[in-house]
Amino acid sequence: MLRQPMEKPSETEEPSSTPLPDHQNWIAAQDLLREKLIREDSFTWKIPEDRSDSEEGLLRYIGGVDISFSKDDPSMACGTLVVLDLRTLQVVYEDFSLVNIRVPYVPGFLAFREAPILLEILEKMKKSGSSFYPQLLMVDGNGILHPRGKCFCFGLACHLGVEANLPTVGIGKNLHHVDGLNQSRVRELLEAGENSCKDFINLVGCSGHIWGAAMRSTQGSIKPIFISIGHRISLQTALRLVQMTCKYRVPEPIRQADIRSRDYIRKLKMNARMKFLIGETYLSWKQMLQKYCKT
DNA sequence: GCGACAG
DNA sequence: ATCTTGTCGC
Repeated sequence: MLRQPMEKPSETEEPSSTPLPDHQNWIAAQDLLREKLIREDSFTWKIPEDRSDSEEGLLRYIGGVDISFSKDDPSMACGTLVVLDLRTLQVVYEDFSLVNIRVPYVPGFLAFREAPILLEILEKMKKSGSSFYPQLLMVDGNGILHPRGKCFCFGLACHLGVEANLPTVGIGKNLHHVDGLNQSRVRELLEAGENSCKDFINLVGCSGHIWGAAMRSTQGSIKPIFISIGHRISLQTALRLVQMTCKYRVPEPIRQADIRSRDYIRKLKMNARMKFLIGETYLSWKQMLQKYCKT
């Protein structure tokens, strides 16, 4: 049905010794999962009116997920899950998983690269019976703001939401161009809106569909973030929760996952360098022994 | 036809 | 996604 961009009809050389990702299967998988997507509020908790509210049945634990990569070895990835207490916006749980990711990044198919590892971390936490298990998940990547088809589509946040059966919100730090929406169009919308810093602009495409919203979270920042619904949540609720968790440009759950994930890789690298240095020293000592003690 | 394309 | 110093401002 859809012509695949990677497909080259006149492929004469290089008989694909490295099998390319099967987009046809990925598309089928997305379409299948998409049937289970719920685009309205579907949860038992309520949003607290103020931070000191301590009634039962309120939203309290918000998760954030992200993956960072090592530049030295781009297949080495650190999947990260953090959980924040909505009352304090402090991290109450964190977990990391170091894995080798072989699936390439293909625009539009981010979930097939990143979702498996994130689902695994979530599953591990769920099985552990932790009382901090998130009631909602913020995802570093888009939800229905996703470039396939004429109507809503199916980004990482949707994918994770359906597979983990959790309400999810997608947070993009860059715009994924879709339905005529691009940087300059968004600038127009933002400037036309005459907004204060924590207001949102609906991302209305050429077709008239609302794909999500753009927000300039900080007074000083020109660069907006892009919010779209993932699963079991309405855009209105999603935006409210983003407002409640934004200390800086990016909502705290995403920001903390981002920071801590990068930190994990950084420490790992430092560790490796230390070992390398010790190894070097050891070798040179060995050399010295050979050199000076042979006599 | 060419360019654009979340992380 | 990753690399990277200082710099400007509250």
